Amino acid sequence: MDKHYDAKAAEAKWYPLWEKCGRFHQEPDGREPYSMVIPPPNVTGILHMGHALNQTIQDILVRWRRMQGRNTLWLPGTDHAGIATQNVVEKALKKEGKRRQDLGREAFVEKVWEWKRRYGSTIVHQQRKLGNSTDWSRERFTFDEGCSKAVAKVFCRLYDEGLVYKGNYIVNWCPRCGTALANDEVEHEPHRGSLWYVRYPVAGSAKGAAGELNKDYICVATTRPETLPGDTAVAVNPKDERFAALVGKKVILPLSNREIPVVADDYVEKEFGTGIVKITPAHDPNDFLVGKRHGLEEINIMTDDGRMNALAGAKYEGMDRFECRKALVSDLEAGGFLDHVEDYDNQVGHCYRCHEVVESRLSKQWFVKMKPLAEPAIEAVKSGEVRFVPDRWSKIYFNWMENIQDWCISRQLWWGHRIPAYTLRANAEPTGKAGILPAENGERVFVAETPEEALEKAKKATGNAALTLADLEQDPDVLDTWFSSWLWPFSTLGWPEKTKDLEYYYPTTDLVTAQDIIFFWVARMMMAGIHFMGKPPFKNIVIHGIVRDAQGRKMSKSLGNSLDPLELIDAYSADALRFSIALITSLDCDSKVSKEKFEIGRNFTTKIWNAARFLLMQESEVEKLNAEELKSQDAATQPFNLSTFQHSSLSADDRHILYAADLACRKVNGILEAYRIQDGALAVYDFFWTQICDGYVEYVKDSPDKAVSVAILRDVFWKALRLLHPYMPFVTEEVAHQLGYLKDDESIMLQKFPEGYTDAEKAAWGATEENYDFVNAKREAITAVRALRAEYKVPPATWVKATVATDDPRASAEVESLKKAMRAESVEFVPAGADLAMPSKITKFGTVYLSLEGLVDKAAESKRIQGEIVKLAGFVKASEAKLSNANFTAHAPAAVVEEARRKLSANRERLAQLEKMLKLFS
RNA sequence: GGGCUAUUAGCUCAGUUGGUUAGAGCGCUUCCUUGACAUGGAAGAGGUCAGUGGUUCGAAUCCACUAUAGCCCA
Repeated sequence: MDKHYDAKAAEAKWYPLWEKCGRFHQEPDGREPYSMVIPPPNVTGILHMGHALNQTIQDILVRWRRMQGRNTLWLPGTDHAGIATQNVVEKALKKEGKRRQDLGREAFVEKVWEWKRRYGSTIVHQQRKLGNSTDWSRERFTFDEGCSKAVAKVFCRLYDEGLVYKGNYIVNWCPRCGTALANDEVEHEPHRGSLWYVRYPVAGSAKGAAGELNKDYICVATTRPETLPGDTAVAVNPKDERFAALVGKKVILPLSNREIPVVADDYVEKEFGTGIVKITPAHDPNDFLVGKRHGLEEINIMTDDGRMNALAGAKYEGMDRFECRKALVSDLEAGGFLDHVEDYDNQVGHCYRCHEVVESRLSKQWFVKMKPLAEPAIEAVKSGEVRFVPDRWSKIYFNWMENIQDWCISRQLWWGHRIPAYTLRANAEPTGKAGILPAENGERVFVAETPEEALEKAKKATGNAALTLADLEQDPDVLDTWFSSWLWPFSTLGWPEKTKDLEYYYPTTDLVTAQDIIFFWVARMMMAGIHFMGKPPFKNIVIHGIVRDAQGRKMSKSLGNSLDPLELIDAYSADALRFSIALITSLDCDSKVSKEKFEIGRNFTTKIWNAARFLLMQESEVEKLNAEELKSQDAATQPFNLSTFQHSSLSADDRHILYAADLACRKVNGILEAYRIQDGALAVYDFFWTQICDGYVEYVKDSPDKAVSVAILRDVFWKALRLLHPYMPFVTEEVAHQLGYLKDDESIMLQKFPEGYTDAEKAAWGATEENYDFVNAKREAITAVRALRAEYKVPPATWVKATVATDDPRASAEVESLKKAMRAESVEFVPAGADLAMPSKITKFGTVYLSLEGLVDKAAESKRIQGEIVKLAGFVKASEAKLSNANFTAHAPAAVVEEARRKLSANRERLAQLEKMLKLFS
């Protein structure tokens, strides 16, 4: 093996080979499936740390399940990302000085497809760098033919069921993107603004705004004076006695001189501003509802690009909304209507795509009625059929689902699934009976998966058989991208066709995603899955945190604090990235990362590599074969096989590592069952580094029976590699081949995930807990001697004489290994309780003494012992008090009391010993 | 305004249903280039588990309140 591990070479070698050999692909069979769909990244996206975290978790789970023998599917794909993708292409056009309108819809959409074909696979290639074992042969795109078919079918079915409707509603409108946005596509951010207090004269008052408050004029507070021309009322709280007399009267809208009523509505907070608010139904969602309750007029004063229209008044027409705000405020002031201005912090909505300030706007949109869909989705989680991991997310899910609002699904974009709704053109007047058609706002709408079907419906409904496709006009809007992603778990498996994949892999097993798309995506998939498939789309919803920078800030382009996973892979290797991410990932909270953290993973790959080199070196020493010759040996016939050697010859250290390996395997399986990715990483790390490298490898160097110890090392090493493989796929594959565990055409990916040894094996070897504890105690004794050496500044090269006071019959067999580890020319045993006037430490193994003629500083040693006595005396006193408490012995479980007693007596013994020693040094 | 979460060593975090002398990694101190590995080894320092009160024989762990921080919804 080379002296250094070449991660880049290993990654470049193995991934294409895995893919080529179809290691990621399985076909439905009789086994229990384990399936997962990837949260599809935007096709415009580039891989960021969020993806790296999300996909590392998934790959760990799927690789583990695959090795367990489950039939696994991890399905990859991308999302067509309506707004984002359209924006990207529009930007490119702009460079040529063109707008999409210059090309026309069809040509523009073709241009986007062209872009997709060219650049849309960027992220897909980047994902391969992570080592994802996604089944690329099943890769999907939310806008591909199959997914599009599913979308059309779903829209039509929901329409037929009365769950999709078109309505004139207030929506969030991004003036820059020129489209409606769903509620959750709006990000609210604090904004330092002002609260303008504006006087509205009471109708009929002579003095008006110059008169007396609440008699000649009223005062309203607003954060958005530019909407003033759209006011159609002012409102007060019905319980507010200050204004009781005003309700029903009229006030005059400043500047417009329009009379508007004063209405009473519970929505108004008495404490806010002056207690009177202006009502602008066409420009505020709450005002819209107030307007509906009171039958108010809706006056839309803005254009779809955020400018004022004619209804705002001739003076303001054409002005940008923020420009208009300034103009209006100054006009109000000039007219004596501005009472005063206060600083005011409020939340302002921004477009999640382009960050423009979102406008509430009245417009005609398509909606999905969510309540009927939400109910069974709530039930599925309540009943435990679907489980959130960690469970607390279910609360957040319920909270949202129980207060669910209708979903605005239409977008005024060109890139996306066009809404399969067709209206009859004006010149195609129906000849049949009026009133029988599905009519929305006087339009005759036909919803069908294809234009041909829509035409049939139109003919039937109108009784006009002469209608042609030219008489129908398809709705110009497209559907929200989430309207295709919510079908992802089954549209990707072939739905609406009844495919084998769908039958076998649906419902998927786990869904792994970040908390920020629980509402956008997870909740909606639940609803779609139950509604269209009759079963929730997954069994476990695993929610992880988001990746933050070292200061805990969200990573963002604008802050420039992002870490690029590809750069990290380049600097530290994919395995390092994955392992480090796993190690810092807690499902319970967000992960703070910084570059240095990835050194942990890199150092670990180095350690694995070097340990492998050590193993090979030892083997060739034992076998007198070189590495190539060793590698070529058949695994079954080579001498390093656990089944071929004499179990009776095993030393305590041999049995210790076998027990530790068994423990690690059991632990890791249990941990992964509970999705405790981080604990699993820690457990494997500890097993490999502490148990194998620090513990057993050191023993093997001087093992009295090297052939046996090396064979054991080979066996536990192989277990460790397989345990590690889900976390570090590349280095484990490379080392497994280097060490000859696998033939060239085999992969560690498909080897059995270790489950530990059988009870019979462990019994035959004497790999018991008792022995495990014994060796741990022995290591404690070694540490004690090393600590004494350090305290007395014994040069590392100096050989010492050690004595251990113990009656343990097992101890004498350890003399040789103790001598090596302690760097002692002799290790003698004396009966427990012997008092020697030498520096000592009490360990579970016995009291160890170091003979250091001429080196001992009596005063210092006495001081050290006194320190230990004080510490120990405290514990003894505390446990005596505990045990003399009848309540404790009566209430606590017997085992706990027993343990306390055992500890007390051990500590008393130690204390007595320390006191004897103290005398020897004073 | 409603809801959720967090607060444990200088830093990042573990600590499973209450019962250990509260752990790990990084960082820090001292020592060590001995044949796997200095991307390493050995030894060590460092915590009244945010605060207050309660439940309990026993609380980092359960409950209440307070403080601080963060997120979500309106």
